Amino acid sequence: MQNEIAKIRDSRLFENIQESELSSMLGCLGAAFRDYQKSEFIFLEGAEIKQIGVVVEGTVHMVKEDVWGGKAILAVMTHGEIFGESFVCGEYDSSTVSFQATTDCKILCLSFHRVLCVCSRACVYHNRLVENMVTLIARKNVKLMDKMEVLSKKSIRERILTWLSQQVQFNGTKAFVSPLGRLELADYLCVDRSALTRELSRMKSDGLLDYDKNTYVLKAVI
Amino acid sequence: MQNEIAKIRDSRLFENIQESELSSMLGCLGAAFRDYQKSEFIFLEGAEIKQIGVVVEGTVHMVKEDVWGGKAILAVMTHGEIFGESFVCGEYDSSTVSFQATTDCKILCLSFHRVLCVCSRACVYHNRLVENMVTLIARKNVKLMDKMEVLSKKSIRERILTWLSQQVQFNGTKAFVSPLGRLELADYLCVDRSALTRELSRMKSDGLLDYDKNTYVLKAVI
DNA sequence: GCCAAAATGTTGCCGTTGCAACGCAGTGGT
DNA sequence: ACCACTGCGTTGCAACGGCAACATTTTGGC
Repeated sequence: MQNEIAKIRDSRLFENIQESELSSMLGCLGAAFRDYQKSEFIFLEGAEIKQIGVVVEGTVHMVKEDVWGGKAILAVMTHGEIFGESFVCGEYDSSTVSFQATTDCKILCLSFHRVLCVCSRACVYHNRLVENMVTLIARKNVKLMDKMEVLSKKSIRERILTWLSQQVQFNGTKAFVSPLGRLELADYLCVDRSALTRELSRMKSDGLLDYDKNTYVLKAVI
Repeated sequence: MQNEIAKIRDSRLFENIQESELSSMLGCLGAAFRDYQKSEFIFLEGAEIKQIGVVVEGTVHMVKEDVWGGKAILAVMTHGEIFGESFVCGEYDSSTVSFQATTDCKILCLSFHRVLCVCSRACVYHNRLVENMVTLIARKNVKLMDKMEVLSKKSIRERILTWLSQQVQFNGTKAFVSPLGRLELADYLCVDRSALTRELSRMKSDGLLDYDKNTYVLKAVI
């Protein structure tokens, strides 16, 4: 337990909360650590979500699948990020998306009802927790807007360039390692995988970028 | 002033707050009513956002424009909905999108700092306000996910059908009046306007839907 | 009611991209 | 070491859709 707490104390959700308080707080919040294997679904579309998840280890994808097998990756959550909160906070009956572990994962599950409502013991840090939650939900909002900017582009090339410049900005370097493989990147950009590969090699020969496996270097100036 | 208050008392933001409290509360929040004309920008991309807006009258679009004149409508906000909150709550320096009045609008502007931080007078209803805010931000999250589902479709026909079924679900009838004109709908679906018209008439002749001006009737079963 | 402007419908062209099919390389299990 | 499986690159083909250009309708101001 102490080991796991050490892994989440720097999450934005627990910012400005003393590590010494965390342990008792987690009990108050009905917290549980759960392990998921690669490809396993954590929450399924249509299911009632009563808990929010905090990614302790691994990577979780917010995905939307249609009846014809089409799959779209809406967002990628890694260490310290939360998921599922929008459906609980928005007071929805069920989730309209699925959350899937794309690597082996360790997830901290919190009863959201206890996060939002002030508990009987009235933890000193409860207000701080709610504030952090608001910040995180707002940031996920902006994250979704960024994703939307990518999808608003009409050509694959523009989508790649938009995604690249976002990654460059996020990482602070023109060269970065993508957290997504080709297939996953295609699902994220919502384009065909082979068309993505084709366009990437075209862009490389046009001198716009360089790449090898999942390492990309943006050469063009946006 | 009383007239305007009557128009916002049923907004989700002020749910469970007595109308009698509203007036003093607005003073506490540094509230101001502002009028905007059609096509006017309320917040511009890149600008620092310190206030959140509540739509009292009219329609506001969250838009993203690129340097080549491309325009995407990310979300549509009408009576009672809020905007700008994500950037303030997420503690961002500036907005990455613009907010534009697409009809003549009356907007209630609130100093967000005062919404989130408990004021010195410690309004009884402050906590309720924060809770409502959390719910609204979460719902906008889901709204963006819905929009993303539309954009994740690869063909115009699928995008139209997805949008239609969302509207049908939202309105509760198979026939509804779109809040968006053709040009706006094209910007919302991120497709070419003429291609949209073309596909709509194809779908009509295929018996999937019926439409006249901005009234649509979904005939296909999704 | 008139006119300019904006919104919408229509059409041809052709580039981009989805799709299917195949080969190759890397990985993990036995 | 062998094999199945998964991920990735490549290519041909067809068609979907972006773009431009123009016609038509609707809107708003006077």
